[in-house]
Amino acid sequence: MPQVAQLNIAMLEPIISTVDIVLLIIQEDRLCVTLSKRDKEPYANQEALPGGYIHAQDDRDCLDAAVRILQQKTGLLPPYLEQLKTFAGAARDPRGWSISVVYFALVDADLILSANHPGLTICAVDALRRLPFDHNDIIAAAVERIRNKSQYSSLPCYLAGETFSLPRLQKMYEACLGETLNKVSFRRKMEELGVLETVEGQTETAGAHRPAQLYRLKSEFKNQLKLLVRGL
Amino acid sequence: MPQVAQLNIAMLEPIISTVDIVLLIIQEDRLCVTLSKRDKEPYANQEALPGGYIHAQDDRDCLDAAVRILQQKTGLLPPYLEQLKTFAGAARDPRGWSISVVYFALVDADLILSANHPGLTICAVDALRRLPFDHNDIIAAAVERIRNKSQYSSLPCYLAGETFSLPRLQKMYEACLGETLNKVSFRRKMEELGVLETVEGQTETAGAHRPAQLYRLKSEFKNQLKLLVRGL
DNA sequence: CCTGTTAGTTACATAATGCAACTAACAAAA
DNA sequence: TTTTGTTAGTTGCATTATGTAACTAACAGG
Repeated sequence: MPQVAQLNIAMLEPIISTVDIVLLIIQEDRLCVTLSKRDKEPYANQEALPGGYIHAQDDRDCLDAAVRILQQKTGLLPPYLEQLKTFAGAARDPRGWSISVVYFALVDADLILSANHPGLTICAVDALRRLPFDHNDIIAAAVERIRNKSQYSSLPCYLAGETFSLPRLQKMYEACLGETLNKVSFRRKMEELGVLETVEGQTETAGAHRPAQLYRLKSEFKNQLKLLVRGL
Repeated sequence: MPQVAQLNIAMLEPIISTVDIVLLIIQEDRLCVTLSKRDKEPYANQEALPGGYIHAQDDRDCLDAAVRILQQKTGLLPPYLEQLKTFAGAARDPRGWSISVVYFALVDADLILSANHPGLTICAVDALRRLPFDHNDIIAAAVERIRNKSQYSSLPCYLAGETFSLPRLQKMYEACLGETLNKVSFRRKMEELGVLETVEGQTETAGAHRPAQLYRLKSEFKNQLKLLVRGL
């Protein structure tokens, strides 16, 4: 019976099954990652990606586990959550052979700051110190993914909050892509994407100058990326 | 000690850890997947994606496991192998909570046919019957991935073999994308990609007409995708 | 040496993109 | 009240990218 064979393998050398989350935000025009202080060994009290074991009893799948862990470690459910990649192997965890299914999440920075969950720190992705496990590699993969997707999708909209001006959204795109964009081209592309609607009568006054029109995601795109035929 | 806690969880309900592979080829201008007859329960003797348990003792990581399983089930090591996505949960496998880290691989169809490994069948991805586990979903995800990547990368080159003509390569792209392409635009894009070099003096004669120049991947791109700034 | 067929190129029309300069709307200073 | 500085948002045009049709090239076979 193969079931028995599998149980034997599992008992001889169980594979550690976890979920980690790269929660990204934009702060001061820079792409930042949210780190959580570990409460257990290994690497207790060090900052690392929020993560935890898969609970086969409670979690129906990995997304369930990711949502549960995010709630636990950050107190919020980000508007965007997607599977990034799985990191696995014998060398990445001192406890033994491990699998980490990694998700990446985007959220408005203000939501994290106002939730003020204990044990969290924000760090710019291009100024990270050495992190436990292979978390530096994981973050690098997340940054690469967000760069690619920002080129041809509405992804960075999830970093801008409920309502936002086009200049603010452009800053989000620029922080994701790591380069400045042409204002006219950017606005044309947002028009082409067609995921935004104006918040009528609402403007953002941010100094001694013309106020900016506020926009929000159309409800049909709250849970769905839109792709461009040709990138930005 | 958290190590003990994890061992307890693993023994109470061990999570089944496997690797599956979506091996794609082009046959008769159609995108096809390679299926392997299962030799064990569950679903013994049914066709399914080639896959197997992770061997924590032998495999250093999941890529190792994918290569080992591919060698076992198909007898070859494809020129392109990339992690696709992880499928996990309580419902996908009758044995219990399972994780399958899925890779997708591309290879020239002739290599599979000439290897003639036992137990393999080729099936067009748009004419699949109901497969075991969630393998239909997995293949759908692989097709979506190859479609996306073919739009702006050299990915389909790995389907064309060692040397190939541009008309043949265009067929590969068209099969991946599911649409016909403009000849002039396609050749311009291949020029822009810059991953090909002519095989001097070598042409492909395929009937009563002008023979086609043969090309191959430049050696520096044998193991590395090249991306276009703007897609095809 | 004509014919049919596919390979590969050229010239040009059309569409997408980038840039510079413009107007609009505000606060604060004069 | 007017002026000034600053950012929001638009317009027109030059440049670049893309798609199309029509061309030439090179072969096999009759």
